[in-house]
Amino acid sequence: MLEIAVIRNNAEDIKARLAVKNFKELNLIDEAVVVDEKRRSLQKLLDDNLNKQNTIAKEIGDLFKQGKKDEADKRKSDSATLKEEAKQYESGLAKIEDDLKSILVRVPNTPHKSVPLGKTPEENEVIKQVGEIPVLHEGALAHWDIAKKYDLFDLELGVKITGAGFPVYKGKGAKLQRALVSFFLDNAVEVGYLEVIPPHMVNETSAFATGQLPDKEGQMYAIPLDGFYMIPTAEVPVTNIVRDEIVELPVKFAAYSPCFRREAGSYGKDVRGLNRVHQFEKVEIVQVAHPDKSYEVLEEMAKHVEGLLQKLELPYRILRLCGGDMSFASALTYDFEVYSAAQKRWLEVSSVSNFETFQSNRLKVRFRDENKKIRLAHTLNGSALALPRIVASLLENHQAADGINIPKALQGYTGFEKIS
RNA sequence: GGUGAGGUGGAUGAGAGGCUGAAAUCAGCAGUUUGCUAAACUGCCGUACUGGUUAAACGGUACCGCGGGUUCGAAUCCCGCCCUCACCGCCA
Repeated sequence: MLEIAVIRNNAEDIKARLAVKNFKELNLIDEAVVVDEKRRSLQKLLDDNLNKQNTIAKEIGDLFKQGKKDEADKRKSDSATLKEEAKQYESGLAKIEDDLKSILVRVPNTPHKSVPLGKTPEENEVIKQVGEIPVLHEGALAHWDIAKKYDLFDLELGVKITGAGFPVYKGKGAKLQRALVSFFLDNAVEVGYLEVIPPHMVNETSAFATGQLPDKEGQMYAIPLDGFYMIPTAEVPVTNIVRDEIVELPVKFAAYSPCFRREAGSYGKDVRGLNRVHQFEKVEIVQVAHPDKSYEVLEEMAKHVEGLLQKLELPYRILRLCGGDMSFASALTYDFEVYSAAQKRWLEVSSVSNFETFQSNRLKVRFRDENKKIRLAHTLNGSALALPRIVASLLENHQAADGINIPKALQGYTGFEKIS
């Protein structure tokens, strides 16, 4: 949610920037300003009224002490009139606050100046591409066939137990999952992240706070009996750690969790094998940063992700998302894609974003600045990394005629150098 | 799941209809003093909205788990809910 005070003072600038995101309802900005104006004048009326009531109540107290019952009773009727009036103001104010909020929740975050114009993923800006695209041997396989050949994971078995998109990992396939999670966590801890294991279900308040509710309800698995939701990413529980807190900066969390996503509406080659599944493992990094530092932090996080991909010896590229492809809450997002050699396509494995105060405004994540003033902090997060597509590209890119070669950096975690 | 106790500022904890936005202690901040460390003393020290201002100072309102109610007046009384702790039951 954008801050109303910011909108009030920069309405035109905000509209111009939202246009970069192809946001159509720019009129909402003007509406917000008008409704806020009304809100404040009503607030003033109510406060003045309550002030009078408080004064009268004190007077009545004094009059009683002096034994002047008659005069006290007279003042009581004044109070009754004010009270009626106050009720009107209160209900009016409640409605107007609702109106304002419902406007604000529909306005996306303003994009950073560096965000390129564009509507589709094709218009994302490729910042850099690193690593050789491997030339595979004759008869190289896609990862779903590799999985069958070496019995690494089984999607049909998952269908029997749960449904499509719930893989069962086996043997070295299972060990590889565990190895990657440990590898990612250790790398994060090494550069100062605090490892946390959050709950894998969240309540409604948490889901609202990070913006999964109300509009993305269909993407989460729900447990209605208890009012819980399975987390679609550790971002949800981890970011909620700092909800309503005045924190010491910087805050750096790294969390492993399984992620559960309904992925309604997905189809075709996108969902083949591990390309898109309903349950997967991910290590998420989350930072809460000083507003003056948050873009440095974003670069630092991007570097961290890049380092992981290099250690895994995967060819990757980094994209700066265009306005149209960015998420609602983000001000600037870098996507990381690895090349999957057998599928001959790029797969998104990480998304690193700065939300500026968009999340923290709703979450009320604040810090004390140099002048002891309490201000909203900036929040950032990124995947470091999500496993399935990393596994897909590891299997495909590192395959040889005699098996799959495990990158050096990972061998200490897997305990084996080759899957054969 | 059952029974009991309880939720007050960063922490401990008093308050039991008006003198309470809230004692006291600790922590924190600023200062005074003493060679250093430490101690002592003095002052400050919740959040949100809002008026005011270049910014402040200063002012108003709300908030004592959450939501209602009683009353001229509620942290304090009443009702509902949520949560925490202890014990019992069940259990990896």
